[in-house]
Order: sequence, then structure tokens, then C-alpha cells
Amino acid sequence: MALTTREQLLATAEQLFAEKGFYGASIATIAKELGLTKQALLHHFGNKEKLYGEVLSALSARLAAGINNIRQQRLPPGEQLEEMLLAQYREQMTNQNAARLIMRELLDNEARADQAGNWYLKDYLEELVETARAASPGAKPSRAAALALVYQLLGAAHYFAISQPTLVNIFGKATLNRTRQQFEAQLRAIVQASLSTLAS
Amino acid sequence: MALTTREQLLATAEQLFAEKGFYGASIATIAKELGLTKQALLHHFGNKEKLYGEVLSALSARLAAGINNIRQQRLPPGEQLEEMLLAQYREQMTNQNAARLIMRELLDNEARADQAGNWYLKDYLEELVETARAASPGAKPSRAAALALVYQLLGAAHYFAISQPTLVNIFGKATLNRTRQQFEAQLRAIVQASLSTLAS
DNA sequence: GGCTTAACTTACCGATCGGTAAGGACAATA
DNA sequence: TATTGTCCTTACCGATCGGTAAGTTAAGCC
Repeated sequence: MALTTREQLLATAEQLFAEKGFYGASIATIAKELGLTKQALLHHFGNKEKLYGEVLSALSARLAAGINNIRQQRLPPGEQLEEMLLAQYREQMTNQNAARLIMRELLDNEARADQAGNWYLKDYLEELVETARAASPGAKPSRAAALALVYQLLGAAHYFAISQPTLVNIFGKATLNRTRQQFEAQLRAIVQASLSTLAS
Repeated sequence: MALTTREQLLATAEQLFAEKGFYGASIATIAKELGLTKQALLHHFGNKEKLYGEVLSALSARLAAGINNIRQQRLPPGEQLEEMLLAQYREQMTNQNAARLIMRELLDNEARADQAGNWYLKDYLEELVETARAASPGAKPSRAAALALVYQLLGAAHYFAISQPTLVNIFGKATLNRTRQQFEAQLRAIVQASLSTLAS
């Protein structure tokens, strides 16, 4: 799949924003990485905030697409949530940029002088919450209860994904590899356990 | 409890580092917040990296103290892990600075040109892992398996804590309040469910 | 009084930050 | 051939970055 020029620019920008954050990554650094001058990059995107915004909306489009794929498989409701979570987990483990970017956005979107309304994760989260409500075996739970469940699952997966560099330093490569092998199965177990908690 | 001058400096620095991150918070801004000049702040801590380091080690000392308190209550092993997690969750919900700082450290400690070995979370994590191993009802699980469990629980709690500002914007205050009310009970349920998964 | 030390101050430094202005190279179009 | 728009350049801008150097002020100690 050939990337357009613009997509290549965004891919590199995503990489650097994920690594160093909005403040840590300068437009000059990003441009240098691309073999451009800073002003050429600004020509394409206007300013730094817009560049960052485009990176994020491309990411949120990818997240939404991933969810849609699974929904169109028409799995049983219980499995659907599990597969969405697992797909998301695998995606974030292989593509750490996405995981880190989302986490940074959660941390920074308040402090950055953002005009209101840039909540790139909104659709994605709403979709997961509805899936969880449909997946509950008993009576349909409230949005609030489903949100609590979804967030615990998301957190469990996401937190682990971004912690890989730290964990390998603390516990070593061998232990971490064994942990990774166990992680997915335990994640599935938690999904089912919390779904049945939700029902009661 | 009267804070010493130095503790006040560190408290303010913690606040700003938590809000904006290492790169986003400048020493001039921190000093201004304290009513000092930038150079006065540098006088106390040498440079920015050292200031940040002191903030983090104070935090990790607090985390360790919190865990020790609970261990000294000599609860049954199963409850001990649950109490540690919940204490940690409550602490992070009331003091968001701690939660945000830890998250930022997980994201940044690789990119910052840190001299190796600044793993402020090491002791804290090792302690939790050992508690989880002791808490398992069956045969003592491997460190790797216990780490997977601890990390999922920690992630579930921690991720929710830092997401409060985003969630209130997406779902509104009322829903989020209801979610918070449910969250703790579901967290307890997940602890027990995953402990029994671990045993099998 | 003399001396030391801690806690600052003002005055800088070079580097880098995000961003603007103006114009050149070049391909497509009229 | 002339014109237009895209893409990119060099040359700047003022602000801010982290950090250094040197001097001042006040308190404690002998």
C-alpha cells in the first residue's frame, strides 16, 4: 500500500509525538526527520496544533475502523466485546505509537490551550459502551455501569501496552516475555468475569 | 502538619509537572508559581532534571509508605491485595497529581536522556507482585503470572483516575458520577475474579 | 567585630521555540 | 508565451528555553 506524501508526513509526526509528546517534539525535529525544513512542514499544516490534530483524527479513524470490522463479523454479543478488546490490545502492543498517543492525549488535552471539543476518543468510547451493554447477559445495564466496565478493561490492556519499556527494565526480558504470554488469557478471563458481575 | 520550605517547593513542582509534563513545565513557570525567581529555584535543586527526580522519589516514597501501612494490618492474603489496590485507587482519585505523574513517567522515562537506573516504581511494583503471589489461593504462581495480574488491576484503576477530565467532557458530570459509584465495587470484583483465575 | 554559609538577586548567555515574510523553482494551464 | 498555484527555500522575528556568573543580603557562629 503506497502512502501518499501527506500520509508519510503524518506517520512520522505521529511517531515523534508519541515518543516525546506535544511539547517534547518540535516541528523542526519532525521536519528534519522527514528531510524537510521546518517551514516546508508548516506550509502543509499551518501550525503545530493543526498537525497534531490531524495526527489524532487519523488515529481515531483507525480505531473506529478496527471496531467496525469486528462488529460486522456479527459475533454473539458476549464474544464481540472480548474480541474488540483483544484486537485493541494486540494493535497497541504491536503499534506502541497509538497507545502512547492516546495516553498522552488523556493527560494533555486539558492543559493544552485547546479550543473545546477536540475529543477524539468520543465515538470510540461510546461504541464500546454500547457493545458492553448489549453483551450483558441479564438486564441491560446503565451507561454508567457499562462505562465503568469498559474503562477497567481498556485500562488493563492499555496500561500494560505503554509500560513495556519500563517493565523490561524492572523485571527483565525473560520475565516480561512470560508475562506477555499470560496476559492475553487473563484479559479474556477478566472480560467474562466483569460481564457477569455487571449482570448481577 | 507544617511543610518545610523544601517540601512546599516540591509540592508545587509536582503539581506543575503532573499537569504539563517534564517538557511542558518550565522551571521559570514553577518558580513564578512559588513567588521565586528561576535562579532561586535552581539554587535549591541544581537543575531541572534533579528537581524532577526529587519530585519522583518523594512520590515513590509515599507509594511505598501506603503499601507498608496496609501490610502491617496483617490482613488475610486475599484481602491484602484488594486493600492495597483500593487504597491506591482512592489515593489517585483524590490526588490526581500522583496518578498523572506516574503515567507521565511511564511514557517519558525512555525518551528523556535519563542516565540509566531511575526506576522509581520498581520497589512499589515488586511489593505488589509478591503480595499477589501470596494472595493466590492455590499453588504460588510465577512472578510473571502475578505481574500480569497486578498490572491489569493497576491499569484498570490508574487509567480511570487520569481520565476523569476527558470522561466528564465526553459523558457529562451526571453519568460520570454514577460511574464512579460503581467503579469501586467492580474493581473489587475484578480482583477476586482474577485471583481465582490465577490459581487455576 | 570577623567569617561563613544559605538564600537569594540582577544580568546575562547561546540555543531553540513556534511562526511570518518574501521570493524562487517548476509544472500545469490558458 | 504568460499566468497561476504548489511546494519549498532563505532570512528573519520576538519569546522562551535551561543554565551560568557574580554580587547582595541576612542570619548564625566564633
